[in-house]
Amino acid sequence: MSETSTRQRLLDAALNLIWRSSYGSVGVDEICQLADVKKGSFYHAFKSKSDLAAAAFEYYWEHTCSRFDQLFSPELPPLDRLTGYCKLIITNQKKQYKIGGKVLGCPFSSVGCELSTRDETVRQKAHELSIRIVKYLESAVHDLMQEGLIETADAAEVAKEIYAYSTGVVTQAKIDNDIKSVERITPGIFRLLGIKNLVRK
Amino acid sequence: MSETSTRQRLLDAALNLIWRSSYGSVGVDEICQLADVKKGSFYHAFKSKSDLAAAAFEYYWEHTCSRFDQLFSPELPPLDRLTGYCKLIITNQKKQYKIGGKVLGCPFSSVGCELSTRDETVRQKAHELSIRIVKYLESAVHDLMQEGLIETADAAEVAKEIYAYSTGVVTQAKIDNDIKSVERITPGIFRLLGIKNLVRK
DNA sequence: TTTGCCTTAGACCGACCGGTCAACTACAAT
DNA sequence: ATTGTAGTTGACCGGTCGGTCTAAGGCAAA
Repeated sequence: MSETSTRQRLLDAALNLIWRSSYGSVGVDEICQLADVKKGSFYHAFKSKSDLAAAAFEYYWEHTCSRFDQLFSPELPPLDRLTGYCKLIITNQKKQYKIGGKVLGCPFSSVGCELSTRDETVRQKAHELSIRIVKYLESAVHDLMQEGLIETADAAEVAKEIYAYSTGVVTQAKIDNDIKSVERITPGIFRLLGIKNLVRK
Repeated sequence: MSETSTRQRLLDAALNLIWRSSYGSVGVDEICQLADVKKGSFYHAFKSKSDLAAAAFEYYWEHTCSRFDQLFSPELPPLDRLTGYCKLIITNQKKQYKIGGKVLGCPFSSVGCELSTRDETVRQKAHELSIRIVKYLESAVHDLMQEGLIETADAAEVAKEIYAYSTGVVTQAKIDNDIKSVERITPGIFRLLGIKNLVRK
């Protein structure tokens, strides 16, 4: 078995296990077992558990960013980009809910929140990824303003607000373990943007 | 030393330690040491670590709810109640930041998020507390609508959106470790409510 | 003073933690 | 054939984990 496959299986296992519970409650042994990798190989591939966590963030982002590129294509009407963003989050959460019966929330903000006061490497990575996501949102917000569909304001600021709201909704849905409440993400973003037509298809 | 004082010191210690790092990274021994309580006494006062965490939630709320009662007094103009709510969060975060140089975020949503897929007792408690907070917000939103200061809508829904946004902002500030960004809470809530005058004193 | 009960002390438990290490295998270059 | 190197293995480490247990302390009622 090649090294890259070992790494990848570890990343996959770590991502799944940690997303489903938490960083603190998942041990290296457990990750190794799921990945079918022996402990020695783990520490050949990663220098520490938190190193793995940071790498898993990046790994998950690589999975996601191609969808973001499609979703936020400048070809699309900016409002569709935002509703597509909401839809992605909602279907993603629903998918995980169907598998395990639990709302898992956002892996970045969940683990980022758990570790950001303890592990600077992971915090930095979570911070970096949030910036990337906000960039996508910002372009859509900017175009909405340029097209006169929403009131002009600081697009970067509004994008950060949308992102904070999104993660807030998803985190709250996790705490409530209520999958329906994830859908609150769409009308809330509309309200933030000052768009009246909430029942838009 | 009486039992109640033992309990209280344990709650205080647990709250501080867990808020400053995370549930998973704080051990029972560490909590006992800070509280100056021996392990046997710990397990006399609480039946488990997660039992303590749930109790610490309630303990923190008891600390906070009296301020909420003042803040959300029906005597006050509803908009002042909301700005007071924002101010409370901001000063609270700033205070903790000055002490430890780190943005600590909301203890309820941080720990709630960390444990909600692992510990049903804690999840339930975090859920319950979020409902209480939303109730306060809802009354202010309701009154804002009644006074015609904002557009009429489902007050309960808007209150949940405000709460989700608040926790999202604070969590993101924790991940960014950027105390300034906590202040985003106020303009964001104004935007959610559709209130134009963002530079209001 | 004796009794009985709530509280505290701290030694102790086995399990598990993250991490290390020396031995080994597979394979490519010489 | 020999050497070098990358990858793998699993036994092993000291420390810490959450939690238990028994003995003793503190104190009120009798």
